Amino acid sequence: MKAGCSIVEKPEGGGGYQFPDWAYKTESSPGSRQIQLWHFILELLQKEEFRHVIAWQQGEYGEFVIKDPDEVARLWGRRKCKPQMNYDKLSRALRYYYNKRILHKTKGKRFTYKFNFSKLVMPNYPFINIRSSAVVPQSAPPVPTASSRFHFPPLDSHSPTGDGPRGRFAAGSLAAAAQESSCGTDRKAEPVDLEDGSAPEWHRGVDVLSSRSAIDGGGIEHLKRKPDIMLPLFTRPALYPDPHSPFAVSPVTGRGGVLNVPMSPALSLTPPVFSYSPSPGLSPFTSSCFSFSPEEMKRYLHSQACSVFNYHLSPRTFPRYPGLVVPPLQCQMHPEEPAHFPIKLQPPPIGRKNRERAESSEEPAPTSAPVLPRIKVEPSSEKDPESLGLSAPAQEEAGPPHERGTTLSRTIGEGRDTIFARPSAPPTWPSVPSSIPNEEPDGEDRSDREPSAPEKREDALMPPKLRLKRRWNDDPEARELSKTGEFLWNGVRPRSLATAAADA
DNA sequence: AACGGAATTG
DNA sequence: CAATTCCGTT
Repeated sequence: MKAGCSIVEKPEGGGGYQFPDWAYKTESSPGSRQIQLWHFILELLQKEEFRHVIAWQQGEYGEFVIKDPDEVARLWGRRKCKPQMNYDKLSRALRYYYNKRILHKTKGKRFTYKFNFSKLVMPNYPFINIRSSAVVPQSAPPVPTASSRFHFPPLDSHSPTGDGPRGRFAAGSLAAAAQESSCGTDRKAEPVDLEDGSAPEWHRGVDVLSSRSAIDGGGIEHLKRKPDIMLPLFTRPALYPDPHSPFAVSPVTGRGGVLNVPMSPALSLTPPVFSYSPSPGLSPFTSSCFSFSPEEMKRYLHSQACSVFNYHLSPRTFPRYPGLVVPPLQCQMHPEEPAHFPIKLQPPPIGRKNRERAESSEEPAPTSAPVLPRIKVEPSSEKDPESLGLSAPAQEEAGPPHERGTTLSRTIGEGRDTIFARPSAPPTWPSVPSSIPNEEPDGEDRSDREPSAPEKREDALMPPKLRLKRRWNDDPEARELSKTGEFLWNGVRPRSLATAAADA
């Protein structure tokens, strides 16, 4: 019966999209392997049709909720021709992503996971590129605010959100991927139209991205505009607002970008990540570019770092940018807000038991408007890249409870507050020459930073595996010694954050 | 529900 | 290599 399980072919019918061949490779893998779960998830997430099955969780970018585990499993099983698939198995697969740093679990929220944008985004942008000027129809410029900052080359002015040629590229590969493969008999009459309509996240991400950049970084200096660095920009109309996409985050290109920023060696990019990269021969970046000042870059990096910290992502997911120095991070909230639990957006380690208690009240009332205001509200404005910037606030289902909206609007409206920096904290980053020789290798970061924790020794004794685990789950400080490789991002080590946070 | 080891699979 | 399958544990 496997025989009958063929993966749908190219969307040929649609009318010759012109993507590069590699784009057709069943989207995922390098060698046109099989579709990967995370990709599949993304596909589902991008389709409104599946909103009721799985959807981005508002409040956290990249975070999604599987509203109907069984259904998702079913879909996945169908796709993989694994009728026996179920959530238990699927979730096992998801769990494997933890170590790969593709995903992590949002603790305390049922069926909620979060993409590690660093892992996915970065490397994926390059992929977006469309062969040279075949530029995707860039409809509406990302976000008004952004316009001031970035130069969007005159793209086609296709009707945006509409139906337009949805992107010569868009539908293609991903669509195919999402398409239910006709699994022999099985094939139910599923709508499964992952294929039309929206463009994949990555496409959309870009503009959002740009807008974000404009917002968080650019806003401020705004006048300076010194195109020091050129980054490729892949445009794509934001077909529909999906502010939670994890792909709307990075202005930086993975590898090979114009910027030439290598990923951290420690960051072993697993195959899936590269799956999108065009074949070696194809030089992706040719189309549009936007200017990018070092300051912005720094901000971006900073925010990324914050994110890593805040969400307990592995620092290793954070790429290194040789020429850039990430200023001492202060991802903390305002210094004046000490007592607060340090940033975790995720609910603190609520005891499982307690949690259950808590949940009991909302239990079987899932799909509709379940979880949400659960997210810890951040006191400050910092929020990190994820939560801001993106486009509209996805109010669709339930209004975002907290001030997120506030932050947003304010930001957008004024376009000057730095989102990541708390009000008072002056731009920590002085005038770092953007091309510093890269600081101390391992010693503590700048002397000024934390006094280092006492307990770290203990960690050293911990088996690597455990350390890793800890790093992810609870103890931010644990990361310290867990340098399995090198951790510092340009001298800024995760621990600095943690520590800073800790004693703050 | 969530985790993760272990063996297995294509 | 990325799951899939099974399963004991938390």
